[in-house]
Amino acid sequence: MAKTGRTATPAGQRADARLNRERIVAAAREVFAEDGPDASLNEIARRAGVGPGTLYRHFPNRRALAAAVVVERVEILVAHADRLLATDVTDVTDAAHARGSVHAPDAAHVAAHAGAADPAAAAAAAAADAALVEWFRAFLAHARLHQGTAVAAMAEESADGEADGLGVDCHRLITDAAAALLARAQRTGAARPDVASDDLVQLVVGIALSAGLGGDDEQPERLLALVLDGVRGR
Amino acid sequence: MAKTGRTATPAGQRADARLNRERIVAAAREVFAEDGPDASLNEIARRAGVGPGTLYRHFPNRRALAAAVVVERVEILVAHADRLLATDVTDVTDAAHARGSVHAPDAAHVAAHAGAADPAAAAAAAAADAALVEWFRAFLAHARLHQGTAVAAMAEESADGEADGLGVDCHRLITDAAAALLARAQRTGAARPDVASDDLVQLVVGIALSAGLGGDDEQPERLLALVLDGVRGR
DNA sequence: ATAAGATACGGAGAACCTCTCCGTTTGGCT
DNA sequence: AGCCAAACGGAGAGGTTCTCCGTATCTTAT
Repeated sequence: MAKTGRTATPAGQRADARLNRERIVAAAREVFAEDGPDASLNEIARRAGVGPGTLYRHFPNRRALAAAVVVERVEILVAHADRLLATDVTDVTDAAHARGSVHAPDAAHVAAHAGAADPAAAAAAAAADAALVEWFRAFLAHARLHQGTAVAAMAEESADGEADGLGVDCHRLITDAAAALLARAQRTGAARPDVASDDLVQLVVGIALSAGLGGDDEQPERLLALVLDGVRGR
Repeated sequence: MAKTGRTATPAGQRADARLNRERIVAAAREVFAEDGPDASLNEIARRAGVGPGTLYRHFPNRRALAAAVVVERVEILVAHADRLLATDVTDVTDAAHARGSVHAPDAAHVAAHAGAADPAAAAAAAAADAALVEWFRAFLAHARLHQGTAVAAMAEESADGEADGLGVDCHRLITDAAAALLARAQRTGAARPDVASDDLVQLVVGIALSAGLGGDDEQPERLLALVLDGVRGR
């Protein structure tokens, strides 16, 4: 049991195949990091010590490979979201500060926007907001790390209705996590009720994609902060 | 005088060269529209009825060609911005409604955020806001039309410090236009003073880039509205 | 231990792309 | 008309994606 977890590596696989698969993904991780999203797949095969044919049998296209590279990181993000969601926001003492989120405004501020006089509700809103901010910062960091490769790959993946043979739809995992966090923030009044989680995800994806084009290193963080201000409402 | 305006087509050019240049740009416009940003330059040359060599002499790389394709549209955008800036916002009657911007909140609303009780100031803020919204909607539409090709090309262009031989730095033109509009909005209190115009442009670029990845057709508009809400302040 | 058969490997190669080089053509000037 | 700088176009080098198939290797059954 728990042979491979969710990270789908077809069960009845020959040992060498599994090994090669891992080698390829490892090489891809390196090469993508070095050469960016358009890195040569040949080069990846070369560095993995396999022929191009082998690479292409394991991963039918660039997207599938990119998805495989990030799938574990996506799972980390999902776990992160789960952890944040597990801390019940209604009986939290000061989770907001414990989490140490830089951008979260203080409870009073958030509460003011939520129109809540109740200090408990204010704390809940602040905690929900802090969690939302923390997670999206993590998501953005992840997306930037992979220079948009992964993000683009994931987005296209479910748009095309292909599962990339991975068995896991990364995009769905991400959007589900975001949806849960946003829904809670909305319930506590920390976020505008008319914001769609898919829109928020898409926006952060956009930030990540545009990050590679210019601007300073802190720009993406600023943009995210700006967007989240918008989400908090007027 | 005014032979070619700003659109740089070197003056002392042979007639056939100029003709070919135009043919290439026209073909590029078509092909980019059909096949997206990664369209084959060979195909463009073929469709323009010239050899690859000719294409590459006119445009040293894909970016230069993409820039040439959009340069006129960029100039339209700049003109649009100039027009919007020309209407003096302080003695405007109800330019906001005259422009018919869908997303602009009413004067009272904007004014409330600006903390202004003065109705004249409120009107000025509303007008400045409406202009900002209108222009960014136009910019987004432009960016989407070119499926991000142009946007990416432009952003890289000035990041690399290259002028692409066009003589016009499209990116600079755009950011300058945005800066002027935003500055006015900030002066009237319609926009947060701590938002940088480059950030705003980058964000819209991000929206355009991510627009191609999925989501519905109205999503980009929603995202822009969300961002602009953030810009208006808390 | 070994043989049989399914599985996976790898590299040759087809098709395509970007970009360069250079012999040839052609427009513009005198 | 004649000259020549300017411009053309296509062959081709070098790289990329992706496929095909003969060969090698793992696995299972005997």
